[in-house]
Amino acid sequence: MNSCELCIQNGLTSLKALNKEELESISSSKTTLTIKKGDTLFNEGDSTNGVYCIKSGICKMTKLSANGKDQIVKLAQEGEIIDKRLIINEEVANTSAIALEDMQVCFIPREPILKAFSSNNQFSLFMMRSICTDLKEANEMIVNMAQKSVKSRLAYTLLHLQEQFGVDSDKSLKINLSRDELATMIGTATESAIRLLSELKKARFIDLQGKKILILDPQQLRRMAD
Amino acid sequence: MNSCELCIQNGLTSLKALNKEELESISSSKTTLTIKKGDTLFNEGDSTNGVYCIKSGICKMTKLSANGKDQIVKLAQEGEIIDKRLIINEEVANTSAIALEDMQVCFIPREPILKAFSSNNQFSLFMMRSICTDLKEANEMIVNMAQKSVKSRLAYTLLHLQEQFGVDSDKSLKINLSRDELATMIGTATESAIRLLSELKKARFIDLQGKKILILDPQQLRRMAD
DNA sequence: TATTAGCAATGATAATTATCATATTTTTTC
DNA sequence: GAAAAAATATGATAATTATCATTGCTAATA
Repeated sequence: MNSCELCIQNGLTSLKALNKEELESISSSKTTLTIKKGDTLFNEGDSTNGVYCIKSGICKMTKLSANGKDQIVKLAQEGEIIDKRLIINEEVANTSAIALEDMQVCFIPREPILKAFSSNNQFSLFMMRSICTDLKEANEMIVNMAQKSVKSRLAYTLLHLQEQFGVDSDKSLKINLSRDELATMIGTATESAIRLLSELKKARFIDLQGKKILILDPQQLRRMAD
Repeated sequence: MNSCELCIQNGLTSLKALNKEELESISSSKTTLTIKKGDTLFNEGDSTNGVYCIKSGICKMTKLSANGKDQIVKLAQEGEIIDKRLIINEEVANTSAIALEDMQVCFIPREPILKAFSSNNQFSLFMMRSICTDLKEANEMIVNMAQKSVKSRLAYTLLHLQEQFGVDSDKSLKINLSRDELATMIGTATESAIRLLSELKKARFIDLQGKKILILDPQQLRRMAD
């Protein structure tokens, strides 16, 4: 599969709207990159003349706070175009993107996408819809951050991670975040995150085996999340 | 001015991309409403077959948290289409919209907008750009909420309010929020917001005259916001 | 203008969360 | 596989923030 077929299968539904030529144009102008776990795809403030589309792997989108700490704003997975804003607003990147696993990503220059926008309205609409979904999720995150306690946010995040990325054969969360990264997601100190995880383990809501996190009692977690 | 000229002037730049017929189509299908201060334009969860565009006045966009508290997610002013998601995603409203001042708003049915999307690509692009700006702002808000103290958030918010809405002749903030609403914006208890405002007043960074808030030392506030 | 309701302010206290210190475990590197 | 480095864990304490209680102020209403 030389073209973008794989990504279309894996959720990048906006590409579905493209006809053969448009898809060919995008597919032929893209470059595929292999990124190692921990590597930076791009940094907040970088200016790019295109966007990245994830073929495989997961990356975290982080934003630097004025106090010097990072905040994970979103986790992106295969089939997603990250920082879609860069297609439309010719600005610098809003966030940094760092691989949480080994990844394959495609860099797609802005031009063929903009061209497809102007030739194919369905495609524009699909893309808009996708951005709107991002916005909706961001709004939810604002409410969570502003209104909920760290404990609630942790419970919410664990459930969310299980929902978004699923579990391994041993039922532990498929996605592998360090305690520090988890803390960076829920916006708290690493120690606080660790402490609360221990608490949840004591209460038998979750189990911890090294880095692995296992949700034992989703109902209780859901109650905590509210 | 019977048509949408006024809103185009006042910042709704996406409408600029429309030609005469498209604008006429939208303009003729819209209904103009007068809303009193405190009135609800729509509630989170309402399903509408169109969107509201603000002709005059300001409204708050709030989202209900699972714990029963409201969170102000955004303040919208003249020239803005609120909850733009509703044009594209045929879902229920993401937020509630409540007037902070007497308002005039236009209700625009989805159909003529979607039609304009398909006939005019520049319009789609402009709208996308606008949604992207919302997304960028939402991301910034996430970082603020997650990483900053209540004190920093208050300082940040005061500066932001001055920047977005300007000042009256007496140099006090033009926008009039109750202490409760301010607390709802920064995600804290009303008492905490009041206490911190008093603190800022003592430090001579701001002045309080009844409901009026006056920024005396923006530099210091900016330092606090970080 | 007296009355009442709602908002603003402040004190006292409790709960939450951050920070610093230090121990323990895991992972990496040579 | 031993040493070093990094990540995890936990205790002690301080800082922040929420909650409850009370008082004063403002403004709406009859």
